[in-house]
Amino acid sequence: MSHLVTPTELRVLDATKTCCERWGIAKVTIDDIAAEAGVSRATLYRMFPGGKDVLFDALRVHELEDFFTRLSAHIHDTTDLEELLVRTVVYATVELRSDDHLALMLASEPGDTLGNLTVQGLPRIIRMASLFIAGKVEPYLDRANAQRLVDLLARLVISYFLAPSDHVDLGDERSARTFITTHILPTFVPPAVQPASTH
Amino acid sequence: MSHLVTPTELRVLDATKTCCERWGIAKVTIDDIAAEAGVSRATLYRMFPGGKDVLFDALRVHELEDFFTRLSAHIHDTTDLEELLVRTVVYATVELRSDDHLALMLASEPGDTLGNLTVQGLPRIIRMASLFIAGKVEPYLDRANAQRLVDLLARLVISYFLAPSDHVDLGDERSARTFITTHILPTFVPPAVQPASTH
DNA sequence: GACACTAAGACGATTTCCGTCTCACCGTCA
DNA sequence: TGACGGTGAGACGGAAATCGTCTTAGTGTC
Repeated sequence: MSHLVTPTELRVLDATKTCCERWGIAKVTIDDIAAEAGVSRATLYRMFPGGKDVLFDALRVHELEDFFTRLSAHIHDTTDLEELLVRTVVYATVELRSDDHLALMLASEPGDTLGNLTVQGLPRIIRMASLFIAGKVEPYLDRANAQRLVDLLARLVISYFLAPSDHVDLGDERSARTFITTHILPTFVPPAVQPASTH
Repeated sequence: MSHLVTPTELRVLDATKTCCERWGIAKVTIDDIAAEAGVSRATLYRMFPGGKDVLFDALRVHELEDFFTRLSAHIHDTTDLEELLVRTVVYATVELRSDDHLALMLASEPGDTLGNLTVQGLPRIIRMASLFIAGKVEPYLDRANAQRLVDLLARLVISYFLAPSDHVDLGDERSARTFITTHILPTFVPPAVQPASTH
C-alpha cells in the first residue's frame, strides 16, 4: 500500500514527527528537522522540494498510510460487506480518536484535537479514507454506488469527531452496525452477489 | 513567604507557564505570552522590564516559592533536627522529580529533564534550596555549620537527579535517614540544645 | 577517474521578533 | 468636569531568525 520511501526519507519523516511533538507544528523550523534527522538542509530540500509545506504533506500522507495499513490488517479476514463496513467504521472511529499524533499532524496547533480540526485537514483525511475504503468495497458494488457509499461513510466517521452528540456512537460496534444496516446499506443495490472476479 | 504578586502579574506568569508547556521555553515569544494572557505587549514590559529573561526569572522564582511553600507545609510540625532534614530531603527528592513543570522551567529545552539539566539551572535551585533550608535548620546549629549543612544537603538532593546510581536512594525515607544520621549529622556540632530563642 | 550523493556552511532575501514609542480609551477620584 | 494612572492596539526601526539557493569539499562506488 505504501509507496516507496527511502530509509533517509523515513528518518527525515521521523525527525519531523519528533520535532512536531516537541515544539508543535507552528514552531518547527527546517533547520530543527534537519538537525534532528542528522541531515543537511540541502539534502532535505532535495528530498522534499517545496520546503516545509511539502514535507508536512508527506508526513501527513505517511501517517495516514500507516493508519490505513493497520486498518487493512484489522479487516483482512472479512468477506461480508456489512461486516467490512462495520469493522472499518468502528476501527477508524476508535483509532482515529486515540491517535494523538495523527491529530497533531492534521491540526495546526499542538493544542488542537481532532475535535476542532482546521478546515484544511478535513478534506485530506476524507479523501484518504475514501481511497482506502473504495478499494475494499468496490467488489461488492458498482463504481458509482461504491463512491457514494465511500463518501458517506468517510464523512460519517469524520463528522463523528466534529459533533459527537449529533451522531450515533460509532465507537460502539452494536450501534454502528444498527446504523449502517438500517440507514446506509438499504440505499445501495449490489450489482452482483459474488465478490470474486473471474479473471 | 511569597512576595507580593498582583492578579495581572499572576495571570501573565500562568500564561508563561502554559506557553512553555505548549511550545517549550526555547520557542516561546513575548507576543505568544501576551496573547495567552490577554495582555498587551506594553503592559507586559511595564510589569517585567527587561523582557523575556526577567519574565522567566520571575516565573522560576514563583515556581520555586510555590514548591518551598508546599515543602514548608509538609514539615511544619517537625521540631527534631534529624526529622526535619530527613523529611526535607525525601520530600524535595520525590517532589522535585515529579514536578515536571519545575524541571521545564529549570531546563532550556522542553525535552530536558532534571536528569540532564543545563548548568545554568543548577546553581539557581541550589541557592533557593539553601535559602529555604537555612531558615529551617539555623536554630539548631551555629551559622557557619548551618551554611555547610545547607550546601551539602542541597547539593545532595540535586545531585541525586544527575547521577542517581552514585547515591543513596534519597526518595526512600529509611535510606535517607541512615545516610543523614551516619554521614552528615555527626560532622556538625550543635551550639545549643534548645532551639527556642530567648527574646 | 567519473559519478552520485552528501555535509557544511556562505549568501541574500524575507520574515519574525524585540523593545520602545505614541495614541486613544476607560475607569477612579478629587 | 478634568486630571490621572493603567491599559490595549499597533506603528517603528533595528536585530535576529529563518528560508531557499548555492558553492565547495568529502566520501563511497563502479
